Amino acid sequence: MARPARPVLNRQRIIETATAIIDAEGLAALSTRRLARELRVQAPSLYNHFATKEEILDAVGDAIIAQVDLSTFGRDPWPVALRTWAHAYRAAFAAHPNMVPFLVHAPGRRPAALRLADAVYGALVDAGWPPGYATRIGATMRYFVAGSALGSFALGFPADPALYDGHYPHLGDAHRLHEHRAQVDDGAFELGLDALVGGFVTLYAEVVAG
Amino acid sequence: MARPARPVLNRQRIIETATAIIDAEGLAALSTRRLARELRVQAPSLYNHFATKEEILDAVGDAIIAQVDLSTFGRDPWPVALRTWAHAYRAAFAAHPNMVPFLVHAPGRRPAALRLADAVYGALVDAGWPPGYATRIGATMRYFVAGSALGSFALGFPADPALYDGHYPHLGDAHRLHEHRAQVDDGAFELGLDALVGGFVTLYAEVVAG
DNA sequence: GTCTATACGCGGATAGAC
DNA sequence: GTCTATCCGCGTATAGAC
Repeated sequence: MARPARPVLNRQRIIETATAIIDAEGLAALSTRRLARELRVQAPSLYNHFATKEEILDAVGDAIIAQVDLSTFGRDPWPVALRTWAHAYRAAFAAHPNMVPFLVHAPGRRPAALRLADAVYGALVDAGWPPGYATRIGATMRYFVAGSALGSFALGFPADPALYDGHYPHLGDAHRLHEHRAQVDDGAFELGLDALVGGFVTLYAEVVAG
Repeated sequence: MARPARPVLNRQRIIETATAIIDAEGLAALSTRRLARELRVQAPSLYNHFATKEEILDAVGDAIIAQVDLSTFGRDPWPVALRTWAHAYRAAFAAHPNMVPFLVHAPGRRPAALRLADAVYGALVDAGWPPGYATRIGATMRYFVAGSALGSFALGFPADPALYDGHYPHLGDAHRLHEHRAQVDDGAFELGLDALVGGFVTLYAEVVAG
């Protein structure tokens, strides 16, 4: 079976399968052989659809960012839009935490990331923010969202109580963070988002309306 | 020369050299062979000092976090301490951006990270913050600092103006972000830090003093 | 405590048959 | 458009000499 009657591969299938492997086993686990095995195909066949492995990764990254809903920016006042978008942005990142370092690294070469930056920056400038502020607000938001999706804070603390005994006087209950993972991580995100947007609203009164 | 007159390797040298390779070429570039070559030694010699490569990485991570000055927490009011520490924390992360994903992943198993968590959490609780708030404030700060150190916002946008032509109406000047890298990234960090700490101060008035 | 030698698998990518 | 065959280097880790 050299050439099948109909193609068995296409970019969409390759992207979806690559994403699944990265999500389940990490970025380092994605190899052309591993990807091909999952697709019931031999590794060289992938090169009919992508020139290099790096192109596959770019396509995976673009598909993730393309899912972020940007429609709030034309519709809602900027503080509401910033909050709504932040939630959508975090959801997209957090669904693929192993891709976050890659996504952050070179967004400028992926169309979906540029559309996102254009929407955020444009909405802030249209609302009256000076360009320098609009840029830094966008950067601040990405820092916070990427950091929150990069890895759970709560899960960073082992559930074994013996690890904290004696040496860390205030961490007596740290082993219980595991149980409250969602409460801690989601709560911290909301807390930070409130503070950031609240701070920007105060600043807006001084810088733009003042 | 089987056994040298005096040991040529020690943990300290291995840690420093591994850190240099990771900083210069990325986490993936660190292999036992590459590390040994840099140390003018053969790869198996490393196993006299570390049992596995993972142990080397843990030691590198611990050394980075151990450099974060925590003395502000016994000394300054909590909002000042939070700001002072955030700068030190960011400096440590940003000096080794390629290590950030690793550092975030399992802090609980490295002593320096536990000392850091103990100091932050302890200072907030001692100041009167309820435990749940202290935890989430610590998590929020790590999100923001890790995100800001993970990758430059400004450098994510290619310096080639042609890339933005036509398709992105508000990104006409995005190619100039490169030139203003420090201004953008440092400015965004300060902007976010102001907003976060300011928000916590307001919240403190309601939750603790109110 | 460092060396040499070695085991054994995985990595990305290409050439050419069908 | 997928296959088989192949290149060639790198990966961690162990055994045993000195």
